[in-house]
Amino acid sequence: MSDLKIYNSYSRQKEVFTPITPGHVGMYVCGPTVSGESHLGHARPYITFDVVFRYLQHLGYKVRYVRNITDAGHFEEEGREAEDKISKKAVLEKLEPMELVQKYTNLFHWAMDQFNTIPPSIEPTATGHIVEQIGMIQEIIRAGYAYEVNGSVYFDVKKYAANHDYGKLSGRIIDDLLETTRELDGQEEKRDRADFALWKNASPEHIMRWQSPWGVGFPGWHIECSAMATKYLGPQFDIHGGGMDLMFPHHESEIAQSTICNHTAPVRYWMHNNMITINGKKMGKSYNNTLTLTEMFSGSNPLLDKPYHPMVIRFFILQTHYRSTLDFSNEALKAAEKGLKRLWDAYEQLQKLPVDESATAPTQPALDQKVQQLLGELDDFMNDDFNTAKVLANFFELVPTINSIKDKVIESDAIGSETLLLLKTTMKTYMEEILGLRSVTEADNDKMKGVMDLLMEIRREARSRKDFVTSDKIRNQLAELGILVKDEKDGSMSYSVE
RNA sequence: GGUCCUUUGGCCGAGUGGCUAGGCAAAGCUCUGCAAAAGCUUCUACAGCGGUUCGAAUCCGCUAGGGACCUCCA
Repeated sequence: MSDLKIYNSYSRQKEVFTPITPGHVGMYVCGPTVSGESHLGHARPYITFDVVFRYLQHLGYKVRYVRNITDAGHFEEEGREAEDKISKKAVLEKLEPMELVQKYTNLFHWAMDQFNTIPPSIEPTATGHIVEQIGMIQEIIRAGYAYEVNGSVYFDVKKYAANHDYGKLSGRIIDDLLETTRELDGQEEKRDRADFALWKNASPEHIMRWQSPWGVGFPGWHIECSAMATKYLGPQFDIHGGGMDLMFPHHESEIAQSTICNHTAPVRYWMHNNMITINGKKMGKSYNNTLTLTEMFSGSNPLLDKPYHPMVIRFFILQTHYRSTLDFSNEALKAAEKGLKRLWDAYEQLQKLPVDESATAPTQPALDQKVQQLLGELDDFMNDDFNTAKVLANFFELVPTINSIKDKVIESDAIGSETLLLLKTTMKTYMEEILGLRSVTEADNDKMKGVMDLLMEIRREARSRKDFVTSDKIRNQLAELGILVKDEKDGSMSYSVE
């Protein structure tokens, strides 16, 4: 089997993945800022890295997956009047800051559950790690790479850049940063405009504030990830993930802080997912073009033709490689919806197919071989920087074969029983365990099932009498309720609930 | 303005030197009481111009669109 290769944003090439500790992987992913509701764009990294998490485990690694909750406010816009994002919103909504944070954290968790993402191993909050952040800042000051001014602490980028590769991750040239012509207000505290805050003195209107060696204040944005990653994954860990838009300044700053504090480069493999766009433009709060996840699920936004099931969104995201931009459109979502239904229906039918216990030889060796080839390629696709799009393409190629066997268009022993078994198990592993897909339709309860079975039986009898008025009435009225009745080739009936 | 990325058939999207990815839509056929579903078939594209090469969607250059980051941002 091929080796797992990961595109490392830091080196800008695919590299064979080798964990620091054999058999174990430490992965950190930048989590949500819970000052507002998550939107479609936020869904991408969490679904992307959920699949990474799942696949690494599939490969046999024991993975510690850390994803933070940013619940401490930082600057709305650095340099301008300090506005703590969370405290500002709290005033508007007449809520306690932590009440607001709790509300959006709960909502986030609910949405992640809808997407069938596996919860991270550790989900640390920024507010719960103020002590660690202060400790890290102190260490950086001791090392001589940070300075205090009026109760705030800044990282000395120029000094760091003199003997470190600042800007490598984001492709930034330090001199350009230092010579930025753009005027920013309130930068006078910094020695240099490229410097960034590690700790910020809290003005009176800041509700979220903590005691520190430099007075009452709150941590800078970047330090929380460095502190929590170090605490739970060690000074150096394997994978750090997040959106591309975080490369600068967030991840670049993380590297600088951690490198000074821990005397080693913090991350082996940097992974960045691309953006979700809408009409070709990045979806983001500042663009005012976001679709929140609750809107996506309910369809309650003028941009949406209809509601979209969380699994449809998950599938939609996985149909594109994570490093490509993905453009939102109703057309694309509807196409994904239909595609997923076809794929999932075939998958469910496949699981119902009986497997001949005695190993049978394929009557169509070419088809048998084709199936084996399509299955054999899956791991290679995943190993090639998690190419879920290709994995799904192969499964779609298997759909006609599955349906043909089911409909007895081709004989059941066209492919050998061993191949059929392999198809069943591999598809189950991939669809459910690695890609994390699950049924879109509601699981019906026993009573509902009993009623449906009765209706199906009545309809079957009506049809056998050629009483099509009755059989059509049942089918049509169920259709109005969103239950689709299908007559199968063998005379049986099936139904699916939307 | 600086840095970087991108441009694939009606739409969405894989793909990095030779071998029609895949999905959705559309058309025809088969099956069917009628549907639906399913199956089969058809639709062979890579922004433009030049270059490298036996051969380019894939490498290089130029031109033209689009975008991201440079400030909070997934």
